[in-house]
Amino acid sequence: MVEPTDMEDSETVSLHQRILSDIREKILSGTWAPGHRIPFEHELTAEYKCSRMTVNKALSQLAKAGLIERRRRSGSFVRRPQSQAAVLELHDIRIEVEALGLPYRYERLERLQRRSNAGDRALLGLSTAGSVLRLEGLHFAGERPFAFEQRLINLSAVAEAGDEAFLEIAAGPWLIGRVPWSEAEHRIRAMAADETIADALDIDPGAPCLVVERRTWSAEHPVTHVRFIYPAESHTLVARFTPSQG
Amino acid sequence: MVEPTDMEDSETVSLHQRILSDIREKILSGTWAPGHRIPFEHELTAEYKCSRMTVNKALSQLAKAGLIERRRRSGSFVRRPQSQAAVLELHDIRIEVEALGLPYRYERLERLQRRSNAGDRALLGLSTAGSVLRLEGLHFAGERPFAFEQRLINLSAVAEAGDEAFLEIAAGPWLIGRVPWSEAEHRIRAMAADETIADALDIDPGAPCLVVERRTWSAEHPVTHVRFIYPAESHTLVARFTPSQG
DNA sequence: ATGACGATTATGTATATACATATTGAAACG
DNA sequence: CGTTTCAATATGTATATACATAATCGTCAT
Repeated sequence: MVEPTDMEDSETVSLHQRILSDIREKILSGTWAPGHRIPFEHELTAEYKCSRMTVNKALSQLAKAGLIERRRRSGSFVRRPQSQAAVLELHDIRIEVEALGLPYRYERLERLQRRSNAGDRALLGLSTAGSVLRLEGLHFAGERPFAFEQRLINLSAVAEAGDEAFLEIAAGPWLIGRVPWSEAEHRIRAMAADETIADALDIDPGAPCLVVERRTWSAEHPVTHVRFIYPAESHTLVARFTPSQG
Repeated sequence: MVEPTDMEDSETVSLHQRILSDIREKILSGTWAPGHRIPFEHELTAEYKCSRMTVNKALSQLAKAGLIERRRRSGSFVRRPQSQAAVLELHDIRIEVEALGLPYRYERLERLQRRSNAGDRALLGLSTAGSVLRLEGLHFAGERPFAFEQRLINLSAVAEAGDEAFLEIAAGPWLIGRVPWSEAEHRIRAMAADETIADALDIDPGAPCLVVERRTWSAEHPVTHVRFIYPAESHTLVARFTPSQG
């Protein structure tokens, strides 16, 4: 991982970008501490010899990113770091496994189409009955089970799923590409493996597992609920917090 | 929680905002599916009866948010949903406990100032030796232990921490407000409680725990490494993914 | 056919300008 | 002395304009 060294004459960046990263740098380095008033737009206009619009765009962006706060008549101020929020990347399991240099394989354990029961509706957040598809499967990294997946698909939202076997392809990648932009909620917790899980993952009952549950909506409609269960040793989630690039 | 009902005549939003949310809505609802070419700037200019700059600002923002992709000469296209990223809110533990309606209390178990050893340097990501402060403490929710905290503070970066006892205030809230904007990396995993942890949290050895580790840098300098250990039942992390508001 | 080239087109960036709006500080007033 | 009023000021939003840049398409010569 070699970063491109700052070329002295790399003048390919726009002025807007330069103003933005200059100020960002001053804030992150602590040169301008929280509460500090950063120069007025007209001062930056003079400093960078550009129009106010250009400066304004940069500052608005920093404000949207939460690094500064802008107050009419008073100026712009460095905000104090607030509630730590981190961005959690949740890749497809295939990607994760292949990143480990291991061959990936998916194997379906169970497939069941049924009218939704109360439990299904609770998991999906559905208020009315309808058909659901219940899937269980295993993701392998090489010969070892990597994650156990329990999924519920709302067939009212994705009818075509009813025609798929999901024998060797997991529903996750299948759903992406078929369902438009969606919202999701994740819940992450630790859990002791019960009989079913221990059996599937080939670990001892009671062994600690990491559980990631995801509920997905598209255009306000519940699409799927999925639970990934990882043996504790096999998986660590990584989240980064970098004061937004704007 | 009552949301303000959409007032018919709420014309307080800027045109820029209206264009932005109009298009966003069309994408999220699936009206404009991934791959669809959205109207050219000059078409939107006509539709909204505004200048190209205004339209351009809105589209640029959607592009930055990752919802659309812009190609010169070709137009702007709805992107297909990519790697699921979710925003994980990591609140102060006091906040979490109080949200449960329980009284919060912190209790220090150990405080140790020493010259960094190899293990310390590995955890903090330090290359040179120096003083570190090692802390262990318990966060209580009511009478029950809620989380066990193991922390390492780089005293070269935050010298004042050496003068603090951290008897009844955790180092986390103390550090915020003293350290400017920072970067952080989180690792989340499941773990079986060892003797020390089981003892501190008053749970059985081997019981599953959720572990959140955070490394923090400020202006490239390692500041602190902290490990929060939660009994599996007491804690669930929640992360949301909403296609960026731009 | 094939490849080179130039015109066309949509976006990218920047400017100068205008007026709206919120807030502050000072002057005017009771 | 406290309150009201008003002008000054920094930001917020929008316009019209200009030129740069990248990609595409059609034309033309080979």
